[in-house]
Amino acid sequence: MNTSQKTTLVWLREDLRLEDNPALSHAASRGAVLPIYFYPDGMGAASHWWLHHSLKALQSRFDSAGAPLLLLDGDPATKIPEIAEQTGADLVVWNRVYSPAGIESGKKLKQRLGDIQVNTQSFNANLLIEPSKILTKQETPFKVFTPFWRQCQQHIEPQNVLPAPESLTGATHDLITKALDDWDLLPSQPNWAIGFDEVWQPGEQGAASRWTTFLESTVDKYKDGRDLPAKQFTSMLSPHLTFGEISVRQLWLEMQEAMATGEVSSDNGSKFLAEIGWREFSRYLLFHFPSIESEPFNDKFEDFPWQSPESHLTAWQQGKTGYPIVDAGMRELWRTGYMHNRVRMICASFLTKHLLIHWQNGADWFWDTLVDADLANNTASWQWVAGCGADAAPYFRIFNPVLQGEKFDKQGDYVRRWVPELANLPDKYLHQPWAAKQDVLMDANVVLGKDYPKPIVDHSTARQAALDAYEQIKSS
DNA sequence: TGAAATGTTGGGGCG
DNA sequence: ACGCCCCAACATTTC
Repeated sequence: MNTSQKTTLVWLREDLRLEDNPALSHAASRGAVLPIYFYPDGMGAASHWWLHHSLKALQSRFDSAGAPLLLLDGDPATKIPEIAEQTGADLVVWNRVYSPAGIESGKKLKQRLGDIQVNTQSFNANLLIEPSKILTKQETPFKVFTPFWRQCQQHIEPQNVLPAPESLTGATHDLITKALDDWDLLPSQPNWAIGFDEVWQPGEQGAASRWTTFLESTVDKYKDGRDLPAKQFTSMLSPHLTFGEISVRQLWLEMQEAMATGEVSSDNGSKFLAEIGWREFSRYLLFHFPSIESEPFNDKFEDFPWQSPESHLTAWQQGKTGYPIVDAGMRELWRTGYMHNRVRMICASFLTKHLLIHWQNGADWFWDTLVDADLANNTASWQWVAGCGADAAPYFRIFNPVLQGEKFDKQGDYVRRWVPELANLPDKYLHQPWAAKQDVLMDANVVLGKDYPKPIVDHSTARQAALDAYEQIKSS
């Protein structure tokens, strides 16, 4: 043990970065540092893939900075106090996590460490503003996005981005790290993540490079382009944000700066920041209304007549609903761990409104398959689409998958990419192959029901059934 | 961060 | 020349 300076334990969770990491920077300023990461419970399979690569990148950053990362199994609230005693650490620091489980584990650890007279200090690293700091004039939590976001923007304190510590002093200890490979985070048989590598580079470096590309070029077309799934005008930052590989405060400050200098138009820049705002709003809602993880925000929906035909759920998951834009989205998700935002709304609307399947089933599937799976975003967004969430889409807003396809994938590039069996259909029928005459289908080499499914439900029938179902709970 | 149904208007065909 | 009807095209309302 190094007695010449203080040792600080840094407990990492959703902040897998060295840049703008307040807990880490504070620890580094005091002396020796021991960064620790615990195996997370309840993560989905796609997230596991991401986590593996993200941790690998993080290990290498910590190694070269001089303070190797310690990977451990078990309960942090039990293990960290033991490690503090073994290493003689007098302080444990972490960045706050605002989910119910995150709050609980922080609270528990703080108490245990208090019992043995070890100090703790926690920081905000992952939000522009903490949920407890924003309330309406009536001192109640906001339930509508726009006023929330207006208020939020007024209260974000100007901050600087903390640079990554150039070098760290590693704490001396004889603890043995778990080998990353032993966590078996990667899929093996079958390896369904083959397509992930083509799209993603987990870790701080990958995050920084996405951000640079976005800020320097793509953001110029963000306002209108972000709705076109065939193009790549979105930032693609979501998984990096989920794992905390880039700081949302950095995004805020640099985008503000770019708008101030005129490099980025305020139309495009504000639109992007508003999406960051929705991320804040989701966390805010989950903080103030933790029950939304399993219960509808709008309690009228407790009696909603959800259906549960297993075959429909399976068809949706596998991208075999017979509606090309929906199937394209579900297949993109399966192959890349990601789905374009516009298409997420269409697919989610289809599941909850056309198939009348509970949003929780959709949320579960997304949780397992998305690399950017995030409890707050996933919960709040599914409830939003289903109509039972805060500031939700009105119940009668039912997407027509044909019109949505024709509007946002006019040339059909997106559908042709992910549903190649329809690639030879003319644009006119690409989003509704069932409407094509027999000879058109033959020319395109498509036999409906064989090469590509017939629609599993009829749009206008399903629409009416959804309206009827909503009618039942409207007055209750 | 919709879509469908219904209402209104105005140009042109036609008796 | 005139009025009637048809129906896009657009606007409004309803779900």
